[in-house]
Amino acid sequence: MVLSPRKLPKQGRARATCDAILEAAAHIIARSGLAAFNTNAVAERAGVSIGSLYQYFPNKDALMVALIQRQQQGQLDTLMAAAATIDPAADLATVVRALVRAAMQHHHTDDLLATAIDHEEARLPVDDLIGQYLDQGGMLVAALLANFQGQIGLVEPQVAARTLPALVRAVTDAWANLTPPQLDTAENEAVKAVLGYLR
Amino acid sequence: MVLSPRKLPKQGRARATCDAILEAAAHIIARSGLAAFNTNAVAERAGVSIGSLYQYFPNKDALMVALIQRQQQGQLDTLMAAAATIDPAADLATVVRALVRAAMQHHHTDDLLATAIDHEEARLPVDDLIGQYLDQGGMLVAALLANFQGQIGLVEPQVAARTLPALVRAVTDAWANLTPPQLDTAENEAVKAVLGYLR
DNA sequence: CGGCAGTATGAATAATTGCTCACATCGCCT
DNA sequence: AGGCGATGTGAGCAATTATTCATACTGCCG
Repeated sequence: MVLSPRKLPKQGRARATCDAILEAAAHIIARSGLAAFNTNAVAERAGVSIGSLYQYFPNKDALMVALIQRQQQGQLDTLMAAAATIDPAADLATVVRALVRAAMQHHHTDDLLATAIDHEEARLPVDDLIGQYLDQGGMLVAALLANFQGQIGLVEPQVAARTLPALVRAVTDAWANLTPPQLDTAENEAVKAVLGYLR
Repeated sequence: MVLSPRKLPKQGRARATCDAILEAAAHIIARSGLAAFNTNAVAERAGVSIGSLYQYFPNKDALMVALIQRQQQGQLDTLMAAAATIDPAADLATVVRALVRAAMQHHHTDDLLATAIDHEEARLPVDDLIGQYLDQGGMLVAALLANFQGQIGLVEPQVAARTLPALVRAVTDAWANLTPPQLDTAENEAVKAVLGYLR
């Protein structure tokens, strides 16, 4: 099955349509889960006709793949933004905290979307996509941690890129799902977990 | 919507039917993901008629809830079995390794099923169910770690029960999804992460 | 055996859903 | 202006799917 976009938008209008469709898809999954994710609902919420959706995405899975890609790009952007604000003289704990905060931002807000993407990533043939994403994220993290080689064990960039966000999410969920949610503690515990893992 | 079982099986035959249905549901999701999970397919794979399925489960979501319950029970059973084989004189690392191995057993084998359950747990009103499960698992883990109070930080049993499996899965996935999968390393890394978090 | 609750069946139905297509509109280019 | 590719439309089809129901079989108990 073809999973690449059917055609690329050439005019600004078309790009807006594509964005609206992806935005709608993300919103529906985040709000109501994979069970409510269907192409008609996405088109309606996006305010475009179902035909327009199929102008750009050859089928539902292709839309999902595009959504995965969009989410990955969002995570990379957040990560880069966080990295840009880090004081070059900061110590390891401070750097890790900044990374944890960036990761939490994307994971905790939309639990349903995050778990949905996990599941779809396992089902769809998107290994290449994930590999690229992990390479980029890994390089970024590796660059940030390069100053602390004495304090941390050997960690492959790709593995770090895969493990650290998962680690953060694991700990975050544990504390954020309590009643009431304890987000500050979540961050502290996630930092603890990452530092514990790195050393 | 009613999510509790419609009726309880009273004869052995009926219990076998229920089991076959749940087993089939688990198999389909583990093999083909949530997208392929539908009641007709489950009934067919279970070797029973669709009517029989609806004798015991009032709707699809109720079947999913029962599946979640079954999976939780399986995890508790595995955990208890692992706990039973632990040498009372073992050190912390050994105990953790045994727990990690137990957790890996359930998570890694069926990635699709595990991620599907994560997602459905976030969508369905099963907080009570999860609470019960975490209480039981937490008590078990807390009991196992009670001997090491000097070596570990304070960890609430409920939080430990939620964090530790997630931690294990996070690290496991990072290594097991490589090509080729490095399951031994996965176990070692997971142990490292858990110990890092606990201390 | 007779009877009754428990269990199993599967065709049928109503609703949903992925997707197509014939057509309309838009906007850039000459 | 006008023409042509790019974009947008939405009714509707074919397939899938959740669920029901009238009917039939099974096994326990007196």
